Amino acid sequence: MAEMYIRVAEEENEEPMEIPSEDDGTVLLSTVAAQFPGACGLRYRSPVSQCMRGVRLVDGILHAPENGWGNLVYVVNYPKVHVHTLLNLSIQETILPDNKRKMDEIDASSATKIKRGDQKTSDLIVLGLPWKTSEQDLKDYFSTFGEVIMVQVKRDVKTGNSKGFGFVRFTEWETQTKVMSQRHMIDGRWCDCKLPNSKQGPDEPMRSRKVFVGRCTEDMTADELRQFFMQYGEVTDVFIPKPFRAFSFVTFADDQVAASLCGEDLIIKGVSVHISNAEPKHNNTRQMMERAGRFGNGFGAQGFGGNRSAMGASSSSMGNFGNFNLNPAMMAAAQAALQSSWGMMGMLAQQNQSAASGTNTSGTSTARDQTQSYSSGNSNYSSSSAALGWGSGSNSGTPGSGFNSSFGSSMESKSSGWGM
DNA sequence: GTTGAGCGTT
Repeated sequence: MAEMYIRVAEEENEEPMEIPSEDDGTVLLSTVAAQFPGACGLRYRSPVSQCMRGVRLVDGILHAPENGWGNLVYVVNYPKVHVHTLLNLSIQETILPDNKRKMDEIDASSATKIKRGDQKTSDLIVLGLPWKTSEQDLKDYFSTFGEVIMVQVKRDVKTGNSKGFGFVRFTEWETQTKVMSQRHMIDGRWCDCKLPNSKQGPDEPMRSRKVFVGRCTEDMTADELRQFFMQYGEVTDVFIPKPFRAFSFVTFADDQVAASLCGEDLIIKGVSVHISNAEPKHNNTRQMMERAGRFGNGFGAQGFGGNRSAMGASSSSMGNFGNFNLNPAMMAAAQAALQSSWGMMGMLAQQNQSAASGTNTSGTSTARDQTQSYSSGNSNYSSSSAALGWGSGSNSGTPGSGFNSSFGSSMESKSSGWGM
């Protein structure tokens, strides 16, 4: 079939955009989403019934109505739950004062907030760059999406060699959204653009946007998974471990979408996969603090890492230890143990049943399939919770001040709550 | 064969 386009618009009466079809006459949902980020399907008004009709969607593939696509304008569907809550929040804040005049300002102020308050752009990390890619290359590439105000390629200070990642920043929030919603072929490699770890906003800890997809088969590509899961909501990331391990991770823009899929058995390419919630990746102190905090025993019942102001703040926060039944030495021990994966769990187990349960995690490190070698310094820690004397309160004295500063900084170093 | 890479000398 020759090159064909179908007409797609955000709303029924808006100017349509032409979207290319595949050779077999179908249209990929991912193609639609490339122009309308977050799209999960299409609908159209039937010339016969005058009702809106849904376009058949199977595994991320949109199938033409009975008589072909024709010249109809197809309207984009978006998932019901979507993340526009930020906007609502800011409007509520504005409304708060019981003053009539404020109401008049809402239109103006919220309008400008949309532009630069809530929708402020941030740097995006660009992962997977070819070693040869220069900042000019990056700028040339990303300028096709919108105005670029910053590009960086991170290099080894000594050698000047690219580290294989960089940063980009756009003027427009819309551009950023679009760029994050797809993969990028840059100088011959697929690259991902994401919010950097340092920018992942504080979030409700228990709310994961990522699901674990079990029973995957080797022939399921990241693109196919993305296309498939797109029907439930905007997909921001797909991760398939290499070498093949029969599972993968899919991240949605909206945690509610992720939650709604957990426990489901879905059919992808005729294979039943099982969706469950993704466990936190373990190698980050803060994440483990949060996990430990969820164990309701004296340690963090009050939400150990959940609320930053409570602990991190000032040296006067020492007073809190009384409430938590903790002393600085114990905290220091905790922090040390936390450097190993699940170390905290070991300690908690000991505290409760005085059983030694040290765990060992070996860091995995895989080089990229690029000719240069990629240095990723992953070390193995062995948990030594048994040696810490947790619970007996007999750790060699760690001065409160020293403890405080180190703890405070580690708490602030990562802002993502459930940073997966 | 059901729990994952890589994150910024400002």
